[in-house]
Amino acid sequence: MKRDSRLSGVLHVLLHMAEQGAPMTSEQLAKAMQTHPVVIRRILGGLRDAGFVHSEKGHGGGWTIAGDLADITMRDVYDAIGQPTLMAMSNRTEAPGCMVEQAVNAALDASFHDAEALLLARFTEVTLAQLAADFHERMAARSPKAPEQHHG
Amino acid sequence: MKRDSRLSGVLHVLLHMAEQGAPMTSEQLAKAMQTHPVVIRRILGGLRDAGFVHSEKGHGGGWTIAGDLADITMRDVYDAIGQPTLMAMSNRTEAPGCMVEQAVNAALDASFHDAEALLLARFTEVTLAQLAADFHERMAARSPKAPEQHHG
DNA sequence: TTTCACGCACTATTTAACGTTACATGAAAC
DNA sequence: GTTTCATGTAACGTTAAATAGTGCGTGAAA
Repeated sequence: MKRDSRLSGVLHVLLHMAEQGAPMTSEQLAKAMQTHPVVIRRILGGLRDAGFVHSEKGHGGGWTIAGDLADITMRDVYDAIGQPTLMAMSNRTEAPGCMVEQAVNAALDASFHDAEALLLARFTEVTLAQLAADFHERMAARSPKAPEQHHG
Repeated sequence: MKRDSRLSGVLHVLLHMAEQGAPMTSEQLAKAMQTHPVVIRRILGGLRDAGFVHSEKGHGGGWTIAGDLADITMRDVYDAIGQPTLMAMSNRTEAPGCMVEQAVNAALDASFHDAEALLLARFTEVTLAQLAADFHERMAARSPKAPEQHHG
């Protein structure tokens, strides 16, 4: 299948929303992400259900961040979009009768489990506030005079 | 995309070859793996080029393990099949102009890099000899009287 | 010379993410 | 109240990557 870029995409969108301050429509967000507004709604739907963002219909509507950026970790966002598969590899058969394959599965599963645990732990360590701070540093380093043009 | 099960499959096949002692045809191996002989040849081709297995044409031909099981790690096998992608997720854009996305990518890349390094380290720790030993333990635990029927 | 088994190029199928269309719903502007 | 804006969601189309399958060539043993 295609590689999954939902987490990357939704984090990007969330930071743009945070920078904006005012509600952003899914059409605006889709333009920044070079995708379709429906895709934005679909992904942000999970975050809305989890309480991280708020959506409003009609004139002046759109999406806003619901809470404090320091209270949302990348792990929270990962969970909110449905905990997509992390590892690209899997066992050929999950519950094999063949004991050779059982031995292989056991070894692979142990490795995958450790790697997934580490990855999720790293996700938990990073808040949206930290990502926003990193972004501001990059802006300051590049063009101290025009802080508003963050989307090139 | 589909999940990648080549590593799982090839390890399974290698252990069956080791148990057999005599050359096994890709048709026999395909039967044990419930797949197509061409798939077996394709995957084992990489291992042949890396020197881990040997193939012979004609009557009495087939595949044999070339060296000592204790000298082949899961990492070696992973490399021999072409180092397939480990992580199911990727960045939406690799070299974005948008600095928000650069900040997101940096955070995600760091996490993915750590997780991949751990996974490869785990692979390096496990030899085919260890997998074979684990298999024999499972066989002994299940049916001490019929050690030859390892494929159920 | 027939049979067996690998080698390889090429095509088809499958799977899950991603893209798109269509229409319903609700809120603000007029 | 009607129009316009924007989300909500179902249904369908598209695409990328692994896997499956076909066909033909090659070399070795019977």
